Amino acid sequence: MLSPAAQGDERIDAVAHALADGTRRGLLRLVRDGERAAGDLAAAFPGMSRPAVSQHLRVLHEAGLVSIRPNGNHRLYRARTEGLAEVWRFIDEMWADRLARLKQAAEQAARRESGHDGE
Amino acid sequence: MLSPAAQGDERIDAVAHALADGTRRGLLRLVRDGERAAGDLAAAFPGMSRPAVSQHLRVLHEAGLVSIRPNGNHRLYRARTEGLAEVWRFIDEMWADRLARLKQAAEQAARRESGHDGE
DNA sequence: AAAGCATGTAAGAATTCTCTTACATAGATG
DNA sequence: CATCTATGTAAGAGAATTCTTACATGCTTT
Repeated sequence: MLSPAAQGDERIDAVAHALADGTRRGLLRLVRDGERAAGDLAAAFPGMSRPAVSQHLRVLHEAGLVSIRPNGNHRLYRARTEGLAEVWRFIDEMWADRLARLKQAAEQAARRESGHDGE
Repeated sequence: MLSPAAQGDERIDAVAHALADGTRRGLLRLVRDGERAAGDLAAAFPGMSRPAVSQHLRVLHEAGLVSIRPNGNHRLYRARTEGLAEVWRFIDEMWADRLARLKQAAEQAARRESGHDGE
């Protein structure tokens, strides 16, 4: 087995990190159904400065979770929810085949407990 | 609408943050199908010290993503994949009703573009 | 062109993360 | 009981995160 972490990951780091912040998740919700301008979004977070929101939007954009469309004076953000697929895939990987793997797991556990550990 | 971020979140911060690291995702994969001892897990990451892995396991445990069962000299870790449900729920929330909301989105966009922005 | 909006960027402070090495604790074993 | 083994914790260094306030840039409108 190679390094267990070096599989299909890479961008999932950025996506999961982007999701690990309430402000950014709130932003994603706000742009899920349609474009919204940056200032419009910033106004939805009264307890935070506008640049802070702008920086959160940058994190989301670098993670591929929002698109930007310049429009006149504004910049319209929209969710690109396909970017969430990589995290979803990981969760699915953790959930899928759970039953199918149980017998293998039982064997592994038995091997470990009797042959090596011996509770 | 209240603050867009203050919904059912809270613990999702910790879970998403736990997922935003390749080592921790690798650990989760290793304990998905059965218990494994801490040292066993640490050995799977040759480029990292054992305490570092131990600290990653603590992060996973605090996020509710692994359980710990002391067994003799060892501590056996196992994935608690239910903890992933909160992140999954967010992704689902971002994906669900996507079509149903498109007409509402179109109205919103039209209202914004003509009545306020006017490209 | 001048003035005004909408927005991003820079710089820096306070905090948090993630390692490393050294030490502490607790069960196992001779 | 003395010692090993498995493991967690402490302390601290270096990097990253996340704010804030100032400033830069670029449409837009008069």
